[in-house]
Amino acid sequence: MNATDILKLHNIKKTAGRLAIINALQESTCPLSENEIKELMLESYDRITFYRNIQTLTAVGIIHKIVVDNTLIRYGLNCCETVHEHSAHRNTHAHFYCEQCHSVVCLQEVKIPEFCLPEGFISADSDIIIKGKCEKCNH
Amino acid sequence: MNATDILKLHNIKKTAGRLAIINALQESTCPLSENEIKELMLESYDRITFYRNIQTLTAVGIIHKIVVDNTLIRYGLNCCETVHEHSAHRNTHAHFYCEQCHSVVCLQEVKIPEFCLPEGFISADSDIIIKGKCEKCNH
DNA sequence: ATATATTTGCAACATTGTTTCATTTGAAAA
DNA sequence: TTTTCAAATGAAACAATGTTGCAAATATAT
Repeated sequence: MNATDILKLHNIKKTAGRLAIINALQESTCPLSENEIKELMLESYDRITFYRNIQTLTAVGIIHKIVVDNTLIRYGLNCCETVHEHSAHRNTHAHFYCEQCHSVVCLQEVKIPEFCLPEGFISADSDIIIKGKCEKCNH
Repeated sequence: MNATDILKLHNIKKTAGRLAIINALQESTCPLSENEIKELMLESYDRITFYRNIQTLTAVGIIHKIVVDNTLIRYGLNCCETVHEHSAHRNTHAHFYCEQCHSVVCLQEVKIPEFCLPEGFISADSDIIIKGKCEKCNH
């Protein structure tokens, strides 16, 4: 699905900045950092607008933010098939962070389980970050 | 165990800043933010030294850092019994973040499972953050 | 008590994220 | 097509967060 249609589907305005972010993420097989997206956006990148668009795109469920560490953040495009799940703001899968090449991979196969919580606690969403060595780095 | 002994056990120097951080965390039942620790440290707080000590204390396994979001970080004291596990830098339990009162709770009972990863991926450590409403906020 | 490696605290800087507000623009209606 | 208006942009200014170099101070072992 192209960027224009994705925006239309979520009822938010089609703007240069948003299209550029979505296109950048579509060009990649894995989630990207702000700087990586910035490189791909070329002249259409503006830092303030970027933050605001990331906010909006996350809020409507077009992308998701992966916080590996406070100084290590990635943004990933949601699959169109899972749009409805995401618009309910629930993570569906775990993320993998490779400590060697610093890439982040969406592990679509590794689903978020229901955790058994102590009495009184109610879960709305969970983040799972698995750290280690990715397939490419395991020679 | 008191702060002095904890430092000695891990073979790092006993300094005012480190003792103050450990004491602050021992006064609390749950992990604290930098500002919360700062309040408890009083005049012995220095921002740069704080960051460096957090680094050191984390590296030797006295405390652990919980990154709920890039702008929402907590530091928790490790239990002495689990010191050996922690010095191997492996998380043992999941963390809960209450979206209402913004507190973080160590869910000692909720152990980190072994995730079934795709071919080629090797896990060294995992972070699990469960978000929702804590017992206190569920009236 | 002394020696020495570690730690501290300051200055200065770099990065990251937010708010306000005037201007521009997308998209719907006339 | 032109008009209209809420939404989005981008600049300035700020706030918070995190890092590095370096001289002075200090914890521990001898």
